[in-house]
Amino acid sequence: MAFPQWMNVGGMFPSVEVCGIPQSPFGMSHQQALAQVTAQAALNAQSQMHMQAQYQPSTVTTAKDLLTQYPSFNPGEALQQKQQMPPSASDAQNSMVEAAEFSHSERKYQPPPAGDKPTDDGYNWRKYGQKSIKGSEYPRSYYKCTHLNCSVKKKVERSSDGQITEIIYKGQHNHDRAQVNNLSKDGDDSNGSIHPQSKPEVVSQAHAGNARKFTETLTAHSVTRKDQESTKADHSEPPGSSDNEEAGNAAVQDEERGDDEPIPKRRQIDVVTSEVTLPHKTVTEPKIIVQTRSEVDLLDDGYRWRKYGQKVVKGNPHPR
DNA sequence: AGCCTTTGACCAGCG
DNA sequence: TCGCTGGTCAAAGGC
Repeated sequence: MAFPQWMNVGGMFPSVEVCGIPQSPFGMSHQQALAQVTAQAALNAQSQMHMQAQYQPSTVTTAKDLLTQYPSFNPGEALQQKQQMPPSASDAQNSMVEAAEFSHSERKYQPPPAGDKPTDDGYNWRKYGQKSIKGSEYPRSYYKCTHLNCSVKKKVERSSDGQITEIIYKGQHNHDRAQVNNLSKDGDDSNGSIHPQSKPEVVSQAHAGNARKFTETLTAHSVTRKDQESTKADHSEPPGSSDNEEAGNAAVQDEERGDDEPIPKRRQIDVVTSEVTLPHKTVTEPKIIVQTRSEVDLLDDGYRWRKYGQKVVKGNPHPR
């Protein structure tokens, strides 16, 4: 399974320029370019920690490359993945977040328990709510950036086994991540490799033509440990490419534009998760197994579960 | 004391 | 108009 080049945020997929307004070799639209840059900003903390190798813009990074470059990335944290489709040049304006979902069945890591801090992306987040999602075993968690005057929010969705499947950022941080990170209790995660729970975040952006609201969709990747170890660092992100202010501003502008024509909440989600066929541009095929969700998988999975509530689910006689 | 999580309630959008 | 669903609020409790 290949990772589309648009997912190359933070240099995980070196086929796209991440410093400055990216120029896509595949005819990426400006919005998509913005998505990458802004998403890359979110990844910056992590990427700064692990960026050691050289950046090779001509190759497409696969999932295993991702793990190779970011040893702190815990594949167990990301058994499922939603990907954003690199929209074709002709359909650039209607770019949508790809939701090609896959998971890994060959779990060699024992995924850490679903924590309250699903991602250590360098910012401090305060959970302000969670909601049971139809069809999802885990509730969706809502986080706000705790930084003063920063209204960035993110939604964290988990798969049936508790792995983070998608993180959707909303808004743009108006502060330096490093400052927050230093003060953060998670500041130790700057040594990301030490903490298996710290996860690199592959960020994409939901930028639907109809839905102008700006979001960043962060997806976790599912890759086997074996793959991680077998493929050593072919690519890496160019250091210093993060926190591109210009890109950030552009993203803000884009978001502001979205405020003018907000899309319905539910529609926005639909856009974010809409599936698009992915072109495969892999150099090497990561060992990723598509896994369908089944109720069996949701249950006896070896994890500890605590009921936090129940809710009537449409079409299901039993409450969730 | 301050921050965070939990969780039920409330609100808005959509069909 | 109503029910469903997602998103947010806010009180309560914990750390």
